[in-house]
Amino acid sequence: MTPARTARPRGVATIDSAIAALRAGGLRVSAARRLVIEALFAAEGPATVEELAAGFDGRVPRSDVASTYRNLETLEALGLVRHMHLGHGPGRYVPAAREARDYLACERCGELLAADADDLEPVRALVREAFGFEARFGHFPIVGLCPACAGS
Amino acid sequence: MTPARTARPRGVATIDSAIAALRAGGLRVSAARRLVIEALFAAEGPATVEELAAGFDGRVPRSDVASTYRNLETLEALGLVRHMHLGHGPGRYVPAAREARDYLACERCGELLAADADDLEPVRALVREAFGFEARFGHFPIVGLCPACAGS
DNA sequence: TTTTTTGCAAAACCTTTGCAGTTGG
DNA sequence: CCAACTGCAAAGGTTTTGCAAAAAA
Repeated sequence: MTPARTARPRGVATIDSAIAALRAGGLRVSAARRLVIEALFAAEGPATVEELAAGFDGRVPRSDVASTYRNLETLEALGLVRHMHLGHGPGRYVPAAREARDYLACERCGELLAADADDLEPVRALVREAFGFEARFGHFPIVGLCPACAGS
Repeated sequence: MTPARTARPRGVATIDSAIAALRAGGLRVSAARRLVIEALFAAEGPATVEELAAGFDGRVPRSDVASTYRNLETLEALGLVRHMHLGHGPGRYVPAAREARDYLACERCGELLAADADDLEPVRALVREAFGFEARFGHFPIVGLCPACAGS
């Protein structure tokens, strides 16, 4: 019963495994938590709470903002979710396993450029050598101008 | 009438020159603006509006938060001030000419490491080559772990 | 049944806005 | 005098918190 090989072998990045992790942590699998997890996986990229809530529409029951924040926090503590701050505005959440990438956020047009952690390692190495500082781009990304905006 | 040579030749980074710039811009030199400018120059590093307001204490008149935000915005439009977001919490303001440096902010202990723009150029160059992205660390700094926190 | 989790409402926090009154030039 | 600026109060946007009711195990 080994898992089938998938096109994108991204580890435990499935809804079912997230639910299993909840149970393994002694936490309850409530309707609101399913909703949050499903919305997170349905989203195309880092999603705000408002965007996640939009995915709850028409479903019964629907989850409250406060509960959504609480659940995202719970899921984050389990390592299933992470959040980031891409400039101003609300925080954005992603399934941790599916989105092991860091971001470069354009402060002019809002464009998001995803980068594999490996591709950013040289940058971290340079900062480490120059300042003894261990840069982390997971929570606060690199901000600047995307190729298009930098050109003009 | 060339300006006297000073110990730290940081350009026009003085209270008087900021006031002159206001007048040159056709703007008024109000008591509230003096207060904000003086508090900004008196602060040791990037200061929040709350910290600036603390510097108003005991002085008459004292300036309102709303006016302080408005004045910081005005001063920023003139290029006299800039602000940044060092992690969560309120924005932080500095006199632009005195603080032409960028920051590396520790997300564990809050330590702020200042870096001359020149020292960060190799980092920007690397990001530019790898992603075609023009990184700017003035508004959203590099976040991670300071040397002390990275060690433990 | 028991403990966790929810929904709602209210508050907290940072920042912006509207407006009538004040002030700088 | 008059436009620019101020203080106050209220609102806006995001996130947190308190609490009684509901639901998972």
